[in-house]
Amino acid sequence: MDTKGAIGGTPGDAVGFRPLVTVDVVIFCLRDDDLKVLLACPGLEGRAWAIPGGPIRRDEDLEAAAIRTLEEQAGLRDVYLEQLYTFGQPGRVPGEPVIAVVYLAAVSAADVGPGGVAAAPGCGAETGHRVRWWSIYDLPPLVLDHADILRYALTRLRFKLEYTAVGFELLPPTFTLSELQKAYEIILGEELDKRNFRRKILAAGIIEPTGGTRSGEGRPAQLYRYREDAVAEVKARRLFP
Amino acid sequence: MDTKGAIGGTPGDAVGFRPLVTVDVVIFCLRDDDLKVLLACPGLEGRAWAIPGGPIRRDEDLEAAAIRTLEEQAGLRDVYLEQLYTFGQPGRVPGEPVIAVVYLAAVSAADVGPGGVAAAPGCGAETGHRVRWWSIYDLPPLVLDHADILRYALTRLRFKLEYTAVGFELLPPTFTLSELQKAYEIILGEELDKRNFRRKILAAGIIEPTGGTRSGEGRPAQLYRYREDAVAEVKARRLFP
DNA sequence: ACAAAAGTGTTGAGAGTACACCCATGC
DNA sequence: GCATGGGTGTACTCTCAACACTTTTGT
Repeated sequence: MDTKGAIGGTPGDAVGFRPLVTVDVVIFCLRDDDLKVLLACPGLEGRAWAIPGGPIRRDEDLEAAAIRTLEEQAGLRDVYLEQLYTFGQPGRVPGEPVIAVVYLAAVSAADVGPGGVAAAPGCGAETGHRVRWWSIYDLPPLVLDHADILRYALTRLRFKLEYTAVGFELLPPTFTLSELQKAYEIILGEELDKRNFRRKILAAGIIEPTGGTRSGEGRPAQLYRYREDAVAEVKARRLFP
Repeated sequence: MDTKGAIGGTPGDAVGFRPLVTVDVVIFCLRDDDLKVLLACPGLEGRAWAIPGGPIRRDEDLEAAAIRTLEEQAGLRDVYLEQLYTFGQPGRVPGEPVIAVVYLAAVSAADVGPGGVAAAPGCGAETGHRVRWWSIYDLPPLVLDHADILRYALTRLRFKLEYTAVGFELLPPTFTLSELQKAYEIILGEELDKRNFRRKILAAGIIEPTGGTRSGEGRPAQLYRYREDAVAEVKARRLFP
């Protein structure tokens, strides 16, 4: 028992085991009427895919490592990012223990090139990584415990969708109410009533009309934008009074 | 750029920086009509106090490390435990980077000895650690970024109190409705209406009368217990329909 | 009998939910 | 003119919040 002096993790006297720590980033995006995650194929372990990420570097913030992963492996920057969970079961990686600090990112399809991942220095083929968007509802075989991690990430995304404004991170800067509703339906996996949806979202005051319209097939739709100044988090319903 | 082969944190080829990783546990308890946290005085850095914890060991699950901390430093076992957040700013500890995986624990005053921490092997004076309960609303000087961590832990506890059953973890196995209401008031920091509270909590069906009563000053009160089989988490209020 | 805490109902307001038709445009 | 998606209102139910007095016990 060498807990002596170890309280609080002060550095001088604590000489603990030093594990490998990776930061992995689950990147969500709405494309083709589907919720997608970006996965990388490491070319190892058969044909299994993996959540993008890698070991942290010395003197690198965890969040900085996530931002670096987004840029290097996906060519993305300035995206919504939050810490999801830290996985550290000793058996999650065969061989030595690896601790994975997992982040959740949400990007708009507008920030991603039409072919898939945005063309950016260091992304895709340049570093020998193949990355590709997969439907969260139809995933390939995954490395290690990454299937569990994705399941948890989806649960969290759905949950936060209901009381925060994460949803807007997955949409382009301007959007129609139908597009917004569609996004919610895809993520939540259920249909919503059009009139109630519009009434409630307008009453919440978190979006405003841009004044523009978008023409498609049928009547042109009003465009809206997310109001950055709006209060993005709403009080949860109390189980108790 | 050595991201090659590092995706997903596979062990063989990834040779990253190995930081020191600690697991720290914020332990909440309701005592003396106040919400308390257990803090340890490392006897270093002047008179600053610290959240109990320490470096993880090889082949030790993160949660196992938290459970070990609870037992060794607080003499507690079988308590409510959840992962709170992982802190990894390089500057949070002077000297080398230390990553802190922080857990939140909630214990009933009944599980703690009347004097303070339960008498258990390895706790308290035996290991040279002084530990003591402090009011979360009136904290001593704290080591490193531990004040931030505690602030975040309180926010999370309050938030979860509203849509999960964490509250019961802070109460003894049986309790009166007045005690339950008092607990909520202390944690949320606001007064609640007695009739509305009782109606709602009984309607939720998550507690049941034990049949016993408790006599004090005035009319004896019905005792209730938490129903383990009850659905403990309730759907959050949707911002959107 | 009185102090002290336990227990108990009603009402008005606001939010949630279910539901069907007309409107503006492109072809 | 018709196909296509955009846009709108109402009635019912349920939940929430505000509010004060009676009951049971110990002293």
